[in-house]
Amino acid sequence: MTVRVRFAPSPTGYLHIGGARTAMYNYLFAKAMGGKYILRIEDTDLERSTRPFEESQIADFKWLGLNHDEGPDVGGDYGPYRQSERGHIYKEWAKRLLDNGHAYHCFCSEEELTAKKEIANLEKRAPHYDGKCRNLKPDEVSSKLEAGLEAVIRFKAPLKAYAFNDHVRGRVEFPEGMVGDFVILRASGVPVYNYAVVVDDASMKISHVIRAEEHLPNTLRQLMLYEAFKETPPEFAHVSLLIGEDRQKLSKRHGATSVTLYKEMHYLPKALLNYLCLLGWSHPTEVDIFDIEELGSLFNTDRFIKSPSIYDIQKLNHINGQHLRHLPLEQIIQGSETALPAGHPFFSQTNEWKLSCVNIFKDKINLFTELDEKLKIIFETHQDTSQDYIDASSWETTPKIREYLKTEIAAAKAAGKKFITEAEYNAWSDHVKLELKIKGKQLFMGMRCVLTHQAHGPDLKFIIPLTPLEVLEYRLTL
RNA sequence: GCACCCAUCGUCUAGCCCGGUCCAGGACACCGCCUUUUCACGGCGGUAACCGGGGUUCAAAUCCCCGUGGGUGUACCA
Repeated sequence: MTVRVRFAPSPTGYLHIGGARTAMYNYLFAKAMGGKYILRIEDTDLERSTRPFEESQIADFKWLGLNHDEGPDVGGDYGPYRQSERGHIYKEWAKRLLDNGHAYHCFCSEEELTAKKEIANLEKRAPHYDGKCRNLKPDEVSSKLEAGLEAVIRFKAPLKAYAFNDHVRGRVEFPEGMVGDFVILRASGVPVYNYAVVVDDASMKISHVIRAEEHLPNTLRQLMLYEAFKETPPEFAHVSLLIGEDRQKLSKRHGATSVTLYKEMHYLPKALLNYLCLLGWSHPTEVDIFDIEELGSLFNTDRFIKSPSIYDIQKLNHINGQHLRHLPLEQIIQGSETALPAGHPFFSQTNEWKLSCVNIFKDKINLFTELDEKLKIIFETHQDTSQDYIDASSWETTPKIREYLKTEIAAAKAAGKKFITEAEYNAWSDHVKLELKIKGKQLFMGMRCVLTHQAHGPDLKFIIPLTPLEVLEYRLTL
C-alpha cells in the first residue's frame, strides 16, 4: 500500500503551533514510510477563509521546511487541492448518496430547526434532526425543488454502533444513535466539513489520517460516510492535544501560538520542530536534541502519547539554545543580524570581529534576540548597581588601574588604533600585576569594573579586544 | 445532559501491551558543588511523581472493576 497522508488546514488565521505539529507528524510519517505528504486547503467556511491566510500558512510551512509533495501551490495528480475548487466533486458524490438512498433533500427552515433543538434541550433529549423530510415522496421533492425552495442534503445516519482501531487510542467504540441525520451539502451547495473530508480523503487516496484528538468524535460521522460510499476508511491516528497551563486547548490567550510569531521572534525552525516533535511523541532512544530530518524510519505512530501536553516555552528556549550553539559561526552571524535592531553597531564591524563576537556570546544566549542585551557590555555604558560592583569600585587599587589604563588607551588612540588586540590586553593586565603590584580579585574585578562598568560578564581578554577604544576611553572618564 | 478520550516529578516524558530487573530512568526549571580569579557554557550531585479505592497475584506504575478529576465533542465552524 502506498502511504499518502495529508494536512488540511483552514485558512482562517495564521498557522497555529498545534497545526504545525500535526503537519510535521504527517510529514515525518510520509518520510518514514516512503509515502507522499499532501497539503489540502479546507476553505469551505467562505466567511472566514481568506487567500492571504492560505499564503501565510504556506509561507510558514516553507520556513519550517515541511515541504509537501502535492498541494495547491505545487500541483499533483489528485487536485484541485482547495475545497472551494472541488464543488463539482462534492455534488457528484452527493448524487451517488441520493441515488442509493443514503441521503435526501431537506427543506426545513433554520428557525424551525433551532426551535426544535431548544425543545429537545429543554426535555433533555439529544437534539437530533427529527427526520421530517426523510421520507418525502420523490414527486414532492421535485415539485418543491422546482418551486425554488431552498434545500440542504442530509445524510441518513444508520442506527448502529461503530468502532475502529486508532493507532494512538486503540479500539474506539461509538454506541448507536449518537448522531442524527446530518447535513452534508448546504443550500448553497457548499459541503460541510465531515462530508468534504471524506470525499477528499477517499478521492485523494489518503491512506492514513493523523490529526488532533478533537476530531475523534467526527470519526463516527466519517465512518458512516465511508460505509455509504463503499470505500475503505483510512487508518486513523488521533494525536493528543496541545494545552495551556490552565489545561485548556492552546489558544491565543496562552501567548504566542502562531508559527508566524516564532518566525518573527527569530526562533530556529529546526528547534521549534524539535520541541514540537517531543510534545506528544518520544524518541525511541530518548535523545532529546535532534534534527527531525534525521529521524528517518525511526519515526512511527507507536510512540505517540495519549494524554494532552502542556506547551512550555521555557523548554523550547532551551532547545533553541542547544541548536543555536551548534550552528556554524557564519550562520550565527546571519541569525544575529536578522534579530538585531537596524543601525546596531554590530553591523558595521569586520567579519573577523563578528566571528569572534558570536563565538563568545553564543554560549550565553538561547535566542538570537537575547544578543542585543548581551552586546551592551561592548557598546553601551551603564553603571552596574550591584553590591559586587560598588565594592570593587571602592577599592583603593581601582583608581590606580583606571589612571594607568587612561594613558594606555590614549597612546593606542594616538597610534590610530580603533581596537586593541588580545596580546595588548594581556600586556595591560601584566603591567597592573607586575608594576602596580595589584593582583588577584583586585586585579581582575578592578579591570572589569573600570573597563566595562559591570561586575560580571564574559572573559575580559575576549571582550575588551572587541570593544571600540573610544567606548573604553569614555568609560574611563566616568 | 449525552458520547468519546485522558490520568507517572511543577512541566515534557521513559517504563505499561509481554506483572518481578522500578523504594520508578532521562530532560526543562530550581538548588548545591566543581571548573572558570567574574558570568555563562560544561561536568557532578540534590529536591521532586505512579489520582483514589477495591480486586487478581507469591508479586502491580504495569492486568481487571468502581470512583474522582481533567479534556474534547455534541452546528447549514473546521
